[in-house]
Amino acid sequence: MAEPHYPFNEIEPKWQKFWDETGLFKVDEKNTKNKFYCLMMFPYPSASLHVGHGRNYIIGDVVARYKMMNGFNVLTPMGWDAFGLPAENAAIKGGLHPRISTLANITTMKKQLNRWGVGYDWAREVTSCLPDYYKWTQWIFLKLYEKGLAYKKKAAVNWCPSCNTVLANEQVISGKCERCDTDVTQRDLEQWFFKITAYAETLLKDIDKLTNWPERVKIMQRNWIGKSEGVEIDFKIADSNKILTCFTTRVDTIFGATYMVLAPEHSEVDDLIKGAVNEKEVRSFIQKAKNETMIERSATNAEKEGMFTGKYVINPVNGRKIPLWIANYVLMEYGTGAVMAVPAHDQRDFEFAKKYNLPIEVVIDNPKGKLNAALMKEAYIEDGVMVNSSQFDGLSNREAMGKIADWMEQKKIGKRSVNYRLRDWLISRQRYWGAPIPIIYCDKCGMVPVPEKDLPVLLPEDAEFRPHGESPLARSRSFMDVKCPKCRGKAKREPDTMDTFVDSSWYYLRYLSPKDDKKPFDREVVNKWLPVDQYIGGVEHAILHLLYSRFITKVLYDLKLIGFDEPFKNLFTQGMIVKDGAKMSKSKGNVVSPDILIDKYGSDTVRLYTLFIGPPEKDAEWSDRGVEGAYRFLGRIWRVAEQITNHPPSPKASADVRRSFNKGGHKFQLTSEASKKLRRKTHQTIKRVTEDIEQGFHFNTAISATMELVNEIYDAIQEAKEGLGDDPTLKEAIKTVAILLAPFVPHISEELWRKWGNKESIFKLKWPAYDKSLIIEEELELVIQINGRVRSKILVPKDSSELDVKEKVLIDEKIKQWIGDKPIKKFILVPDKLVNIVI
RNA sequence: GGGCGAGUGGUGGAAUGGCAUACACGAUGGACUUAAAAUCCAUUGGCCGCAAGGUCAUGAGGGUUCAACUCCCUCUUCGCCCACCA
Repeated sequence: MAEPHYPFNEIEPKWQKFWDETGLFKVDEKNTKNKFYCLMMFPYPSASLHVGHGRNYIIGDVVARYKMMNGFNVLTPMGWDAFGLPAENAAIKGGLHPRISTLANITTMKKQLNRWGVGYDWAREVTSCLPDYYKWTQWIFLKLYEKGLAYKKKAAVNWCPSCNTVLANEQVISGKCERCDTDVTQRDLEQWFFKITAYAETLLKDIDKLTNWPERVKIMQRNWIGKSEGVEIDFKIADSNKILTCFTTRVDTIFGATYMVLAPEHSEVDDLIKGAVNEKEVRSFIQKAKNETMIERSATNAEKEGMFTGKYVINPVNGRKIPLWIANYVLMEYGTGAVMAVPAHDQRDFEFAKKYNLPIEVVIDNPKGKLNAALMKEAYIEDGVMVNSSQFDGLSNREAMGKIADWMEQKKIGKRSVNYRLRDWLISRQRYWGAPIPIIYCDKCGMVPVPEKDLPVLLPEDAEFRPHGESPLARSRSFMDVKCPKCRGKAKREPDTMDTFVDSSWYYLRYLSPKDDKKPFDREVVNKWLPVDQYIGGVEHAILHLLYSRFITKVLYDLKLIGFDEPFKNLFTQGMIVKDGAKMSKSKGNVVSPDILIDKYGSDTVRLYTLFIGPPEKDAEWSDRGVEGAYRFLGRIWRVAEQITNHPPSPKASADVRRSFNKGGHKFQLTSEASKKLRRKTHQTIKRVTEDIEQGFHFNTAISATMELVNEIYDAIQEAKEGLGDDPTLKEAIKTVAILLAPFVPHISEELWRKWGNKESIFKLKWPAYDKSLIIEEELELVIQINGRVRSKILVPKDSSELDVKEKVLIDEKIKQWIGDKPIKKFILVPDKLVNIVI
């Protein structure tokens, strides 16, 4: 290898040690003046980090260091989302105990983070798989239980036959297991749920409070909660007293309801079909529909299938008798599990009606041309004019919606209602590597929560964690057999563990008092430090983790345990780094390891390239070539700094630097013109970098702005005469470069800063302000366009009047030629920028 | 099917109504060197032209405007998220 551009391998470990020893990132939680809580999503401790992971921590580190330099008291902690499937799966395959492999991974990752130069207040480290943490996860469970927000019910759950475990709806991706891609089936099991639906409205409404969240994350959360407003309508079953209620968002189409459909699981179905002529067929149809796996039922082009029950219901608005069907496309979990079908104005109903030859009736006409039900090829779902709807005929359907709802409420045949797509959060996992649910079952006393003083419920060491379709904990007698806390009689523990999303939904509170063994967090301290000022993480957590954290925060707020109801004030979601067009993964063999790159180029280079690769919120393609470019840039800074600042170059400096120093040619004197120009560029760069960081983390353009400044320093030196001493303008420029880049490339900046004779860390420095008077250009280049095309350019003094400009423009040779003798129709001046002449 | 985002040189990208292609990578040439590497300097969107210069280009087509990568409409390709939600 060629001689290094600069001795990164010496300076980087030195400064990492220095920051650690001087406690640069240590925070006293009692000092909340100018506090800034900078939080990165804590990682799952997998084998090792790649450069894609690095982006998150590097961005966070830049924010932390930048805020530090702006006088903030920055809290930047790190921890480990350490429970979870991969470690357990590895253990099942015959590897180490999950605790051992997880803790080993944590050690490795910590080293990697340190090598990246990413700083944390490590005294606050939390690890969710250790009892001193999960004790409090269990405590939070108990709080929800006391409030009636944690409950158990038998539920059809998603079951992964391969992982042998239950999956949350969120972990089922188009009918397949999120982790192993196996088709998901259904099972009925007793499961623990958190009643997140009780907070659906608040979670939705308060999205508006999250002003500094990416719009798309907010949209995803809104869609996930999925509020829809409509009307619940009662349909009487013909020749019976029974009533079936359905939910619709399109009450304006009620007069066009020509049949009704129930979900196969609907509770009334059994009764309804009893004794029907085709009872047998209907029963077998229902059985088939129930057996359909998630994938069959949710496939895009799933065939809509149904069967007539033999029964009829009465449409309450017009007394019409309409047939009652059962169909696989109606979901029991949403609304009431019963749907009024309006084939003319709903595409699914339309397809179903065509297939089974059910009547189609138009009740909303297309203003652009009359609809004919017999000729329609698809449902008309647009707005239009009400027809065949008795007293509502002639109204626009939008208007009719409200009027029909009013009328139905008045007549007591329907009432306004709201539905959410959000389901309760299923937290039970039949797994070993998670926090045990702190519940005891006693034959006498029933379900008994573990008393707070008995927490934590420890994971047993003797569990055999191979899945058998029940929790591995169920096979540990030492764990299961327990005395009832109430009657001291024989009792059994709950063998299930909690979803790891529970662990990660409150960790940001624990960082403020990570060692406290009396309580999960300190109310007073937490209220001062939270909400988090800047949260940074991957967009893949846009829905689940962020929604669950918001939910838990709101519950704790309602319990008066904390004084704020949203955990994260500002959110930044960084894009993924891909290689060869694909997400980095071991199986694809496209993982770029930071360790090799840091050995070769140093961590400042890896950091700089990671930040320069593109806008941080967007996905980016990794290029090893680009890394070299970043490396060269740092070398350029190092060399020019050695030349300008008149310090003996290091023995490793390039040959020409050493030679020039020995010849005494390292001193430069700028002409006053050049000096003025460079000072202007220096201050313009301060402005640009500051604004780029402040206004949306545009690190890539902040770096290119500094590159421009460095290029200009090189230009200035080229033109400079050898002089008597250091040129103050050159010194100011190179110092500015070091300071502006300090958050991005902290080691080299710190080293240069020290070399220039400063005793304190560069991060104790105040972020520079630019001098407004210096960035003004007195003379500007004005672009002259003819009919919108650039034809010439002239120099004019700043703030020239239109008259002065016009005079100058019209005597310009090129412009004279272009205009010729054609009359000028318009003369547009954008002050200090451009002129457009229309001829 | 719905929602969101994107499409700019050989490549990553910059410009959010005002000089399209900043900055970087790559490439080419030069200086230095016995040589190479490194470094420094120069050139680098296409086409026409010796040149001055002209002309065409921001996925395609249309519109608004003195002026459009930027705003509006239609279409198209790709990515992500959701998806039989009544």
